[in-house]
Amino acid sequence: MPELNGEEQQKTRWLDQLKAHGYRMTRPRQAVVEAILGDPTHWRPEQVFERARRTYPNLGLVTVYRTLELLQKLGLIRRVHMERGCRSYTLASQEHSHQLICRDCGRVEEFSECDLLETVERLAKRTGYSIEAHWLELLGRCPACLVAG
Amino acid sequence: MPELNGEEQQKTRWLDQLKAHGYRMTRPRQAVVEAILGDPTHWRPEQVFERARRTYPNLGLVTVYRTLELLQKLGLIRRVHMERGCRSYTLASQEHSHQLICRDCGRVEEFSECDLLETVERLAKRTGYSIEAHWLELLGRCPACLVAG
DNA sequence: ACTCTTACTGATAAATATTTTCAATAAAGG
DNA sequence: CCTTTATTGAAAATATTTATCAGTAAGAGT
Ligand SMILES: [Mn+2]
Ligand SMILES: [Mn+2]
Ligand SMILES: [Zn+2]
Ligand SMILES: [Zn+2]
Repeated sequence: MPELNGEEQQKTRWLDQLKAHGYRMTRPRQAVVEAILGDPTHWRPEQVFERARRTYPNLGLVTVYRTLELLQKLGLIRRVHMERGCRSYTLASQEHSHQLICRDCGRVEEFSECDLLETVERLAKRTGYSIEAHWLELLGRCPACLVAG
Repeated sequence: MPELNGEEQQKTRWLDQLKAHGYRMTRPRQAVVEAILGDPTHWRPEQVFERARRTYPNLGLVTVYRTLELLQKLGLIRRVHMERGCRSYTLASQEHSHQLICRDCGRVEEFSECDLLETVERLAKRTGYSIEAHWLELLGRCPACLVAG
């Protein structure tokens, strides 16, 4: 049997997710998904729009916004906040995970470790807060950008 | 000698900082500073504008944006990103610190502990990234909001 | 296939949010 | 005071995000 490449597999998985949640599989949504799948960086709605329009020229920008928000609600992508530009999204394969982002090229590495439990508990005790969530992003340079100078 | 309360002290310190960096001490800037000092929450430019205008009605919104950015560059305040609204600022007394934010009332607790060094080093080794900075926010409910329900 | 329902779409407008420009003003130093 | 020039606010220009709405097409049922 012919083996699907990772990207195709992932696409199928995403479309299944949509179906599983009662959403319809439409051309515009497919175009958005295709535009972002397999891209190890993060993208702003405008960029997604540009790329997705190449496969589906009639696409509207609003639909990009809506689709990105939808995919995020399904947990397939996650929003990241950058120094410049707070609405970027990136692939999110893990349930709980964080991002290590290259400031030069935007490349994102996902990771799930975060030794915050101790800190969180200590803080909760000290402040009386109930701590419900944490946001963590690491910023730096990827290997490729490091050698590039 | 009469003791200054914390807020007055802090105001003096801020104005000194401005002077020390060659910036002028102007009425509009003072108004902005007064509007945010002593407030343990976080504020959006528009809110600062509203409050500062009460002591200096002629204030322009642009100046609020500019002043907040300036204070941030001086390290006196820090930007925080919320689920809704990515441009909020909060007091920052420590050089390196993070925020624990109440989702209900916006109250912010500053803290400087973060046991991320291990994780960071491990990740750097694994990914080849040079990790230069991290961004961390804890979200939850403050004691007051917890009892309020 | 064909029909029906309605989720989904894109165009448009509206609402927000941010940045740029620029002539007038006032802070700070002499 | 006087001079210099950093700073200001109004206004315009951009940029970003959300709300409306009539038309369209996905998917379920036949
Ligand atoms: Mn975590
Ligand atoms: Mn943000
Ligand atoms: Zn890179
Ligand atoms: Zn609270």
